[in-house]
Amino acid sequence: MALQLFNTLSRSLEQFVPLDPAGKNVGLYCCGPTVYDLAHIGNFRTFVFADLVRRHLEFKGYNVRHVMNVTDVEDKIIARVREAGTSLTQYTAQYEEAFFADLQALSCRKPHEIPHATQFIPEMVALIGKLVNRGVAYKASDGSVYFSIEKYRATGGRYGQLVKLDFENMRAGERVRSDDYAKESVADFALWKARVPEDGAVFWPSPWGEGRPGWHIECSAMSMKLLGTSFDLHLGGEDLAFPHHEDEIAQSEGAGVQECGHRFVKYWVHGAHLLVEGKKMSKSLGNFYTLRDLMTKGFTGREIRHLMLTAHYRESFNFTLEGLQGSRTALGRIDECLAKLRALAGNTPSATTPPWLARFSDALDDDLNMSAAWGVVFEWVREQNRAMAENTLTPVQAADALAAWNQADTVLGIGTAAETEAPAEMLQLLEDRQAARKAKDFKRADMLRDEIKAKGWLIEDTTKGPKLKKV
RNA sequence: GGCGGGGUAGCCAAGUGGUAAGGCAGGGCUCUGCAAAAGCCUCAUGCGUCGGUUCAAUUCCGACCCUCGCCUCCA
Repeated sequence: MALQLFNTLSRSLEQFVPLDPAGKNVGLYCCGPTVYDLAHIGNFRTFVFADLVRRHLEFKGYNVRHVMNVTDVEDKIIARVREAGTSLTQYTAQYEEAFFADLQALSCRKPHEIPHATQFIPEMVALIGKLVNRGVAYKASDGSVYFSIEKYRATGGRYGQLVKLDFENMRAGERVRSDDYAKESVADFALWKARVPEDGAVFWPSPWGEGRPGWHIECSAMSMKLLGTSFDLHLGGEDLAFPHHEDEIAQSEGAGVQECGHRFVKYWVHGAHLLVEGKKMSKSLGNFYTLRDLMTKGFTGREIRHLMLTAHYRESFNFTLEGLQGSRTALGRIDECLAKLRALAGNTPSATTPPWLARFSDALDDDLNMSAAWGVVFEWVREQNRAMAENTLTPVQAADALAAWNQADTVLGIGTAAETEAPAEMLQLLEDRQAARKAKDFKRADMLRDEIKAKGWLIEDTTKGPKLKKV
């Protein structure tokens, strides 16, 4: 089955066909983090979504080149650097490190390329130069360089591809930044921001004077440098569609990409936002979570990943602690089933692929319908459990089931819960309890059970004897 | 005001012109010395409201109500 994705450009589902004539290589760009603080779980929803797109493409056999930028120079960062009295790189390094650690905790595959804005200044300057030469960008009286939407449109450029906006009636509002006041038109956006005293040591040379790049030009310069002037997929949060992505298109196509008869990006796919307890995250509401906050509460990355992957990427998702608890229970069922399947399969090699894997893949092909995909997974879990309870599952079937799960998991990225070996002390207590039970000294047996529980282990009495499980 | 999403069981969430996947919670059962854990079973005559089309609508059409997001900080 062919993959269908919702392209924001056409606002409709489109069959995914790579630009690569061989149909093999796929270029994927996703706007990464601005490293001025710890990323919150809302940010991570987008990155988990991007990871899902990448994993499913790889599952389908595509050779994906995944690029995610790091915005390490930007207004907020500069303000924080000034407050902290530190250097730009020193300040951003800590948050970048935290970001990638969190990304790994969520089992997101690491992008193949992670370009930093500060390392692509020459490319950005070159791109801005191209735009100035083509007459669609101008240096204003404040020393900054702006992109002129009016001139871009006069050259045949189409501005407003992603979002239908009433540009004629756009007016300067309170949100127009003071450093943008020299623009010819309020809709114009900064490509190069002239150095101001508050920037401190954060500036680079350019033909238009010292300064720093605007946010939008970063992604245009880095994506085209690493993926070519025309590539397959550009992902990001829905809020980035305008102005960020719209401006990226204008800059990239305005610099001449469209002359080749190519579009900058073939498929724009946007992920919806995450709400917490039904509301937008905010510190004042007390519903603002970083990944670390949740891990401090005892939740794991795979539980959070599971929860984020239960909803469709284009629907806003309501994140709740109750839901996270539910993910823990749900994953526990998968873990139990897998453990039993492993015990049954032993070293038996798998022979055939069970049919449910195709249904799972079809669900993902349908615009990444994760709810349907999980439905397939859990129906499978129940079937396996039922068959094992009735002793009708053969070792070969169990091996087939496990092989199929491993395939599915290359997309899900859930893995298996790490089984902690019980320490000798616990095993001894368990043995003592068994002895007490055998002697019908249930008082002592229950006492030992409580002691084990107090030490963080749970006894599971099965027909095949007791097992210890870490709580 | 412009543009775009949503309203499906207690909660989360798929889906379909022919009578509602899955997960969590709840209930029952099995196992057990008892529990726990685990497993199985069960759990919406109804899909925001009112009309219309149709043999048949939650699914199509119209109106309305509610809700969320974006409209140059924002994943």
